[in-house]
Amino acid sequence: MAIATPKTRRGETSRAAILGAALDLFQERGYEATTMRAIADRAGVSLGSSYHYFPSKEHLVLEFYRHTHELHLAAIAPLLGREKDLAVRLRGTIRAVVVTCEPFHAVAGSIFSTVANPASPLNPFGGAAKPLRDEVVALYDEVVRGSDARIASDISEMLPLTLWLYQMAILYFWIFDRSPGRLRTLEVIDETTDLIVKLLGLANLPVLRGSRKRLLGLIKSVVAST
Amino acid sequence: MAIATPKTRRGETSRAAILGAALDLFQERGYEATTMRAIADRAGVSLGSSYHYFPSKEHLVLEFYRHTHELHLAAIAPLLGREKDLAVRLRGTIRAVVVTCEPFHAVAGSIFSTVANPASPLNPFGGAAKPLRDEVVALYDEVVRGSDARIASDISEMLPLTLWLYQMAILYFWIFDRSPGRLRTLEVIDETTDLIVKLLGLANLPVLRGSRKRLLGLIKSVVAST
DNA sequence: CGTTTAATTTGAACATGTTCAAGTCAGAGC
DNA sequence: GCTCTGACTTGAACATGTTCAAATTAAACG
Repeated sequence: MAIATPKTRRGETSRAAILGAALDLFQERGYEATTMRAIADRAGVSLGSSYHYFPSKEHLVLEFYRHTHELHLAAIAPLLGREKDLAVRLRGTIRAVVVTCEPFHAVAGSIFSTVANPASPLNPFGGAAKPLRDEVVALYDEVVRGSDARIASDISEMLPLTLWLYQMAILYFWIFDRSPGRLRTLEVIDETTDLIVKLLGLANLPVLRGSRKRLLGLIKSVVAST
Repeated sequence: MAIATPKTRRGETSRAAILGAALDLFQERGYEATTMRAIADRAGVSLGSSYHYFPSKEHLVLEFYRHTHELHLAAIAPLLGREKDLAVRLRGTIRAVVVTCEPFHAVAGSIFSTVANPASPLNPFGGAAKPLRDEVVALYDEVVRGSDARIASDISEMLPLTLWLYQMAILYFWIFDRSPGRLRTLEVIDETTDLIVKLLGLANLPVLRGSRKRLLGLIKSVVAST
């Protein structure tokens, strides 16, 4: 149960070996097909040792997430540094998500469901995964802020979190996508990012003022409860 | 693995006992805390017998769903028979969902995650759960069709399925809702149903024509892949 | 009623996530 | 270098979902 941080060099080695073995095996065989015994075996430690550093198999997935998040950040850094158009930034960012996750496509389904479980410590709506979620939301904040789009403050306040939700939805679609090269997901991304930016532009129309205000208030109140 | 239909009177008794025990225990203790051994015990059969009628523990949940769906249908029948206003019909229907599910609130989390798993036979996007999903979509079709709202055919074509998705989202919010009497969920329902109906009215605005067409095309293409 | 066939039931056996008490080891303090 | 403390490791044990071959029972048939 206790989340032990390694205090000695030997401990660090063990923890790293366990994590490395887990990441490899999740990728090779998927989450469910990877047994804790297999992880311990490959890491060269005993079964019990894994539980000294990771309270559960699910917690190993959290590290898996962090890993892909790092890859994602590295993949889009050049784009975010150079491009100013919001649609292009957003499209590139979301495309990079699915491209980065592509090697884990077969695994993603079981992982997603683990994460969707509100009882799981990995649930992104407040749990052990919150720090990582905040990082992703911060990324979308940068996607928006770094663009030359002028967005009203009431919208831009809620936009990063909404885009994070949007990313989750795309990932869920991607999980089901069996098309070659996952082309359908890429099409949906192109279409939706474009649509989102268009709608952001339309949000200033007087007729939509009322609905916009209510929608934002709704999102804010929903988020407040997490 | 084989889904056996009872062929004898004794078989029917056993199947009913197992299902009844499972529904009771899921409600009493939740999904995960209910063991197959406990179900078999309460049903008065052996462990192996349960697997003769239900291929897995998850399949028992499917019956649980069907059960709540029947309750829901019964609860809203009077409203749908009398009321013509779309906003009222929709609000009443969704309210009835959460009210019907209220006794299972503590259980709902673990069940939801089981269902969200794309690898699960219970996943509503095409699997053993598809017939039930179709029934729910048909219900929303009736909610819309039975109202006096005039909705363009391109929208009404996709609306029932979209409302089903909306119901899923509300349920996910409800799962997290810790407010007394689940009042927050009811507030969100009131606000969202109202907003949905308003937006349906705005969809005819010329400025929104383009986005509307694209959005509907998108939904249709996404749904086509299930 | 006796026989035969198929449905039903059984419980042992297996795989796997998790726990835990006991053992082993590294390093700090002297 | 010795000792002691706490970090680390271990593997047996447990709980539980699932499988399966064998046993038992119901029903159909003559």
